[in-house]
Order: sequence, then C-alpha cells, then structure tokens
Amino acid sequence: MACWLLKSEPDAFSIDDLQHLGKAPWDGVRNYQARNHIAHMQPGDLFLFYHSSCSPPGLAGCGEIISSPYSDQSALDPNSSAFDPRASADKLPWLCVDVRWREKFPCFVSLSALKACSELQHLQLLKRGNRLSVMPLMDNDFNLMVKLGGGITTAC
DNA sequence: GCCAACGTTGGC
DNA sequence: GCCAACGTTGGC
Repeated sequence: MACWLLKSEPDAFSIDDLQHLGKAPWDGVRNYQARNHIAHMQPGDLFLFYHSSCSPPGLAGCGEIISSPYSDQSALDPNSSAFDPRASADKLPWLCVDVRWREKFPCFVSLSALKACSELQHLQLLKRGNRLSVMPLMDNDFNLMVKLGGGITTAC
C-alpha cells in the first residue's frame, strides 16, 4: 500500500463533492510527471485531498484509490475542460483512477500550518515553485498530516 | 539539442 | 490581479 497527495481546486471538485458522490474518477490530469505517478497507483492506496488555488489552500481530508490506472477518456471529450486535441482513441496518453471518500478532517490543515511543521519541511509540496498535482508520500508523512487534521485514517 | 516565447499553476 | 516558477512548444 502506498500513499499519495492529490490536488484539486475546490471550486471544480472538493472533498465535499467526493463525500456526496462517495466515489469518483480522478481524471483530467495533464502533466506527464503526475501521470507517471498515477501509473503506479493500486487499489487500497490512500491519498490526502489537497485544496489548491483557494483561500486558504491546504489539506481537507483523505480517501482511497479503488481502481487500477486506466485510460482517461475525458481527453477525447471536446466539451471537457480536460480535452486534449492531440489525443485519440488510438493514442491516449493520459491515465486516471477511481477514488473513494474516506474522511473530511475535523481540522482543515492549511498550507501555512504545513509550512510551520518542522517534520514536514522535506515534502515536495512545500518546495518552492512546486506545481505537481499528484505526488507520492511516505507513510509517516501521511500519518502525521492526518493527525494534524484530527483524522482517524492511518497508513500501515 | 538549444532556447525563446508562451501557457499554466498556484500562492499571495 | 500579480507574479514567480515551471512545463511545453516550435523554430533553428
């Protein structure tokens, strides 16, 4: 079992949206480094749900990966904001996974709170200029951040 | 392969 | 809205 951090703009898709739906495809990722991380996901993996480009940005909750990676068909949909004009059914380079809601943290963990945590300074998320929307986490870091949020999920 | 121009992300 | 940082594109 591995741990991940997934970013989403809450205006587009939030932890509450995932809670209401129960499960949803995590699609629309259009960055090769992020895609390569998705390729390594497995059912049973856990992830932290990060709200980006909002005020305040930070960790809102967590969930579980419930599918293997599969082709992201939203790249073929001209009405989708994730439409990729270069993609075709034959050449579909993008991947997505299905995810399930686990919990919304009792205490939202703001980016400033993460920056203030000395044990988390090595996180890719906190590196200057970081833009990656899918990144791997070590179990220890996942557990610590869940704890900061007052959550109950643990990676073993 | 280099690099300038451009587009996007995301915090502030 | 601004801007820094990064990724991608495309000419050469």
